Amino acid sequence: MENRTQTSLIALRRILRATELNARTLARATGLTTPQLIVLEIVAAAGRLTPKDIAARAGVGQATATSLVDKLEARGLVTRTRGEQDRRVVWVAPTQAGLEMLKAAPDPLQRTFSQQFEALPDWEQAMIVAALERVGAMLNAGAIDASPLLDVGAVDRK
Amino acid sequence: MENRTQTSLIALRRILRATELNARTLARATGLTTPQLIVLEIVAAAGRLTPKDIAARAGVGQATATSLVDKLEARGLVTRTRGEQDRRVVWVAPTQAGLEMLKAAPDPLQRTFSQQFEALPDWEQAMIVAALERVGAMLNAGAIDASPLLDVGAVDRK
DNA sequence: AAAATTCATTCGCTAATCAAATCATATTTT
DNA sequence: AAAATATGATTTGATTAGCGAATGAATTTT
Repeated sequence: MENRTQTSLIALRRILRATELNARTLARATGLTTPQLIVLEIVAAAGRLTPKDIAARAGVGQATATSLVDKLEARGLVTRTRGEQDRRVVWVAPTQAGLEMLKAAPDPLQRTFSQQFEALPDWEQAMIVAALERVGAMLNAGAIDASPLLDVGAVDRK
Repeated sequence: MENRTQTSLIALRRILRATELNARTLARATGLTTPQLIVLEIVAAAGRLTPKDIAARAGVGQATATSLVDKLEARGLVTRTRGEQDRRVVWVAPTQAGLEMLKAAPDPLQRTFSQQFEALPDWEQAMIVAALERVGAMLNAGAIDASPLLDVGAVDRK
């Protein structure tokens, strides 16, 4: 593998690791677990969402989404309401308390990043945006082709 | 928040998400879970390690490390050996089977990324490396980061 | 109207994770 | 040397996450 590829991968892992650590810290600060916090953020960002959409956006199964919403509802951070026209759907929406919790626990990673990013010269901002998008596209491309292959060639399934 | 900041954050999240999906796929392919795979990689990279060090590098508690090692040992992927001079410590080392599993399950994310990255024109490679390193530095600015996983081909969890 | 579909939830199960307690071995103090 | 302290691994007990399959309710298609 080429040297620069290696360097990119290391940089990428450092980014991932920083994000991960941040998520844990943040979760601890709010008293929620990371997945719960993610769901709360997703719901707050969207205004209201169905469990199905929450599952899709959070990348978990529907059953898991339901149980996470359970926890949040029990803590009074979100509400459930049956759909009006389609009564199969359930609308999950943040409560005032839920919104305040998100405000009270501003994501430190995001804050640090934003501050520093906005202080960069214009050309560097542009470069970073372009590079991040490029990398994201590259990774997503791989995820799509790779998965079907891997399911077949399982190595040591029990 | 500025528009470009927002765009960067979205791109970042997309990268994160791709990585998460990749971890799950990989875990499925090997029959191991992501944390188990991480531990195996850490151990293989170090040659041999104590549970305490595994815990530190994987960023989990000692108890968790023990239970993960249990799983790997049960599958014959690592061995436990009591320390010679200090019999309190336990050395965890990969077996041949463990090493082979790592070889047989190359990280698809890494592979795809590498392939695509190496196909890029020189200037773009340079740009991406610079941008990723910049972002990593920015994110790590706040937290003191031990980043123990970096040298390993870790998959990263969510 | 019957069949198929769609959504949410429940159920049974496995894994991850932590904190506290426990056990064995070293090291330090008295 | 004996007692106290420290260290490392493990066990125990509990919670949370997560999945797939089954269930139930409501809607759409045939």
